[in-house]
Formats: sequence, structure tokens, C-alpha cells
Amino acid sequence: MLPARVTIHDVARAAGVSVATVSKVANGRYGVAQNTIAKVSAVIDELGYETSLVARSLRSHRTNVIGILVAGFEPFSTELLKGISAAAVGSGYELLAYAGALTDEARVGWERRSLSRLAGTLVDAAIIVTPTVQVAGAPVPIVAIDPHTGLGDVPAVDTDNAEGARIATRYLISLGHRRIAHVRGRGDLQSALLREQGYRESLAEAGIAFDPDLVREGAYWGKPTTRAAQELLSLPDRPTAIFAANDLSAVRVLDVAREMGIRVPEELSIVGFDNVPESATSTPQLTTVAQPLHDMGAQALQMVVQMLRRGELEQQYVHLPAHLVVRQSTAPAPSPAAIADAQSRAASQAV
Amino acid sequence: MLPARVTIHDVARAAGVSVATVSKVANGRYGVAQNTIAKVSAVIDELGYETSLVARSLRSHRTNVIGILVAGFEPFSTELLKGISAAAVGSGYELLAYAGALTDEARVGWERRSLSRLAGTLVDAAIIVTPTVQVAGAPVPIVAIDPHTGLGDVPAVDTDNAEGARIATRYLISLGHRRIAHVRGRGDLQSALLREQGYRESLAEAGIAFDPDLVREGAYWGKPTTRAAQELLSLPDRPTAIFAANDLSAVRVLDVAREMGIRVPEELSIVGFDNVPESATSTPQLTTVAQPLHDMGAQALQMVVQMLRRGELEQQYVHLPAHLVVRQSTAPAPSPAAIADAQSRAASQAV
DNA sequence: CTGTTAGCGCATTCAC
DNA sequence: GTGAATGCGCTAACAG
Repeated sequence: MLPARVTIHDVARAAGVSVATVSKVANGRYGVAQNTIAKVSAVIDELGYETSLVARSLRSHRTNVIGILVAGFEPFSTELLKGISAAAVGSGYELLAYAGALTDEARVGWERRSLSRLAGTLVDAAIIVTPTVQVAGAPVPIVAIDPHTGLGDVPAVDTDNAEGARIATRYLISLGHRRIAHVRGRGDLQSALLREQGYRESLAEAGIAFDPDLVREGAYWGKPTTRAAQELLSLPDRPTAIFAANDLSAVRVLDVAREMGIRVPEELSIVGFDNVPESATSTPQLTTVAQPLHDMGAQALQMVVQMLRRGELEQQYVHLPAHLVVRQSTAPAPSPAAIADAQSRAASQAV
Repeated sequence: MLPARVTIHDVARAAGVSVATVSKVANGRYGVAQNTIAKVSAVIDELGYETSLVARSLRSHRTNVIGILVAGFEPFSTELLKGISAAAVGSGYELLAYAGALTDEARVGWERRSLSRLAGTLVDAAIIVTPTVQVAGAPVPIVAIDPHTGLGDVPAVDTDNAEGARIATRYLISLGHRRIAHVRGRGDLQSALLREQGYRESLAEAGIAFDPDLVREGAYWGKPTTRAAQELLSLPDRPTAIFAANDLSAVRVLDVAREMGIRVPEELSIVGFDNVPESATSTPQLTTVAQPLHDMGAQALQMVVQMLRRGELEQQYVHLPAHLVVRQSTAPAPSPAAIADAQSRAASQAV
């Protein structure tokens, strides 16, 4: 049988005082005799009493905990968590991360839902990770990380997505690639648009004509990306490089290439985006555009704490730079002869 | 100014009904007229009302959320989180991860403290990550992952630490190493003891005398590990391989070796433990003993859900196997001649 | 069918 | 210094 939780009443009864007195000593308030304090403290220790976060927050509307609202715990959000956690040490605040999009009904609108459920009661402030809808009018200070709706009226921190994409594409061009495909992210998300835009700009910059056939939607995750990669790699005039909108899809492209017998990076170069630690665990290791995820998390935490302490924020919007991390999934473009050779080999195999 | 949270009262007033009715509609209870449902639902949508997790849990003692109690968000706990999160999709439960050891006073005893604060009200059950104290007598079902106190009376899932250490050490021996050092984990933790034990057993197995001078405490983290590595690598008869108790310390050893100008893996082989994704991002990539962290998380979630549903658990204790992941930080032991040469080079440099 | 009543565990007045 | 009363937002039991 599960033992019941020890409440303030249990402590009061055991110590022979009223619940109000227990509350005072538990919270270090004035107006209690030394003797009483000692007695009650002893009982608290003995019974292992801790105030319930729930009851306390309902009453006092202050908990000293900062909420982090995520859809689920995956490589991207957990990297942010690491940065937030490191920055929170010694801040006096505790952290509560809530995954609110795990059930089917909650897949859309989880941001608002989670916020309503937690804010104003459980958490003093919130950091929302990758919200896909506008979340204005919260009852507590909030900061968004990588808001997918673009800048709204909530303070936010994000990475320069367009510049990151430009860097990736320029790098591929510098390697001699000309047929560079793009597996883009979810079309309804700002970051996906910006990354595609950066890709196009770099192409234009280098005087390479944009070929709509080389852009497919991968929606940032496995299933659609697999399809996109298969289509791209089955093209008669197959691309020699693919810039994927994030690491997750880049790794998928890698898998598809392997299944199709296409060697990376010899026959195909691949660049991802995000630089989650997993991007280094693939074979070959992924070349990718790094978002400073830990820094982004730390920044968000500092902003939220500043709002909590000062009520105001110096800078509403923090835009961090991206940079390229070159690993092993990229190489100089194969020569036209090599391409023709590979194609004919593939064709003969297919027969 | 922050807008106030919209409560059930606001909805009731706006819809012209009692709060009880709103509660019924919001929770889909029977006994409300169609008309009323429609009207109240409309107001709920319009106002964007969501029941407060806090208030609801205080009243009904059931929230449909499972708590995950961690000290902080770092590579180890977040890997577990990923596994738990993936397993929770479609389970009908939401996840709340609480980092309770971020402030200084809470560094010790955070498990019990967090549990008291959340359990019995906020969460229906809890998964505790790496508790360092016994946590019996909780008011809700709990499962421990990697309990550092050894098996108590709480259900748990962990990895075969001793066997993992044996595998790592045997591998180094098979590479020809004879002077194999060990940077052990926190001496008060079960896992550290078991890993050292496995290390010693493999040594004995191969007929290699145990040298107490080759074992130093790294306590699983950076600072002490740096010292331990410096001492080990300054030994007159320096080890040719180091088995570190976890990846974090293994990477530290790598850093120290680099600073001291010792080449890895040519002059020194290093093996870690855990296989957190970060272990693949080091240069060279770390050879390590993999704990199936995602599986462990998923298992723990399933156990907790089973307890919630059935009240009972089939298997109180799940012990998962470890396996070796060979990457680039290990190589055959250098020949005695090579060692002598390197030592003399170093000596002449020091002068 | 709907509203009223009574707590859930706690912190905060305000009397005593 | 201390205790009894009150209410935080909500749901369950009951009364109307």
C-alpha cells in the first residue's frame, strides 16, 4: 500500500501546534518562539515533510520555478535544456520542463494549452521552445526560443537561419557542386522558409540557376524526408549535394543514400542544420550548420530571470549567429566523368 | 502589464452558468444539456480557458502526468528523457521533468525533496533518475533508473555495470595493453564500485597484477578527473590505456592528454562509459561502453504505466546489457621501444 | 439538468 | 507568539 503524503496537518498534530505555526517555521517567517521553532523543525525533519508545490503555488502564486514548455523531449529541445539548466545553477530558480504534445489531441496548440495549465499557478515564468503559434497574453513573463511564427510581441531568442543556410550552400558551391538540392523543413514554419531563402540566395550569388525540381519538402522529420530523398536521388540528373533543413532529415538522407548504394561523401555531399550531438554519431559524421543551442538556452533563461527581477527586459530579441561545422559528409564534387560512370553503373545494375 | 489568468469563474460568469457546470463541460462529464454544452464550449474557446493543472490536481489527485525527477539536465539524464518521451507518445500520459538539484541547498537529498513536492498532487507517478539515497515510502508509484544505492525496495532499471567494465577492460587487454589505469566514479555510488570491480576482474582474468597506483578517483566529473588524469599521466611508468568511469571523465582525460602532448590513440588508449551522444563529438571520437539509455527510459516508463494501470508490476527489476562501441580513442598498445622513446622525448622537452 | 456546498494543502490575514 | 478563519481554482457529492 502506498503511504499517504505527510501534510502540514500531520506536522502540526505531531508537534502540538497549529498549521499556521508550522507554515511560519517552514517558510522562516517572523513571530515564532525559539522553542517552538526547534520543536517544529525537529518534527519536520523526522516526518520528512516538504511543502507541496501545488498547494503553495495555488495560495501564494509564487513558486520559484521556471517552466520550460516543449512539445516532447528530442535532440533539439534537450540541447536547449542543457543550456538552460547550466545557466539556472545558482540562480535561485528550479526548472520544470513540461512535454505537452505527447498525446494525439494535444499535437496542435500545445503551447497555449501548456501555458494555461501551468502559468499563473505552477511556474513563475516560462520559456517556450519552438512555438508554432502566437502566444501572447500570458499571465507570466515568457520568452520564446526559435519561434516558428516569426517575431511576435513576445521576447525571443533565435539563430540567424538565413545566414546559416547561406553558409552551408556557399560551402557546397566552393566544393565545386552545382546541382545542389534542398530538403526543406515544414512549410508553415518560419525557420524552414528562411533556410530555403538562404539556400536560394547563395545559389543566385554564384550564378547558379534555381531548379524547383531540386527542392522537396521533408518537414523536418523522418517519413516525408525519406520520400523526398528517394525522389531526389532517383532524378535522371541526380544532385551531387543535398542541403537538408535539419540534422534529423540529413541523417535520413544519409540512410537513403546508403540504401541506394550511393557513397557519401564521394558521390554525394550532405549538409545538415542544428548540430545536435547526434549529428556526430552518424557514419560518416555529418557536416552541419551549428546553432548555438546551449547559448540560446542560457540566454532565454537570463532574459526570463531579468523579467522576473526587474519587470523589464533590456533587449526584446536576441539573434545568435550560426556557423559551419565541417565533418565527413561533404567532399569536392565528383567530376562529370565520374558522375556519368556512376550513373551508367547504376543503370546496368538496375537492369 | 500581464493579463490575469482566465479561471473557471471567468468562464462561468461569461456563460451565465455556475462553475460546476463549466467544470462538467470542460471535463466531458454527463448531465449537461446540449445547449448548455455548446454555449459553455463557445465561451471556453473564446476565452482560451484551460483548467489549471495545479488546482485540478489539488482537488482530484489525478493529473495524467508522470513526473521525471532529475538533478539537472545534462547528457545522461536527457538521453533517458528522450527514451521516456518516445515511449510516452500515445500512452495518454504527459511528462513533467523536474530539476531539483540546481540550487546549492538542494544538492543533497533532492530526490526526496522533489518527490515530496510533486508526488501525491502534481504527478500520478514518478521516475527518479540516478537517486543517491533510498527513496521508499512514496505516495505514488515510483521507478528508479540507475539507482546509486543499489537495489532497494523500489522497482528499478539499470545496466550491467560490472559486465560493461569487464568488456571495456578486456578489450584494452586484447589490444595488448598491460598498464591499464582506471579513473573511477564517485566512491559512494554503487555504479562506480561495480565498474571498478569489473575492471579488476578482467585484469585478474588476464593475470595482470592490480596496481593501486593506477586507480584514481575522478568522481564522474571534470574537476577531480582532471587531477586524476594529470597524476596518472605524470607517472614514471605511465599507463598506455585508461578506462574512465564515464564519458564525461573520459573526455576530460582526452583533454589532459592533449595538453600534455600525449597522442591518442597512438600513445594512449581511452575508453569511456555511457555512450552519450557527446562521446562521438570529441576528437578523436571516444570508444566507450554503451548503456542503452533510450531503452532504459522506455522501460521505466512502461513499468510506471503498468503500476498505474494494474497496480502491480510483473518484474520489479530490469537489468539491461551493456556493449562496447569501438571508435577512435583506442589502438594497439605501443611497443616498449616506442614508450621508452616517447618518455625520453618528453623528458628532454621538460628540461 | 443545474446550482450549492464542501473541501484538496497550504499561506495569509486577523484576532486572541 | 499563537491559532482560527479565509481563500487560491477546481471537482465531487449532493440538493434543488
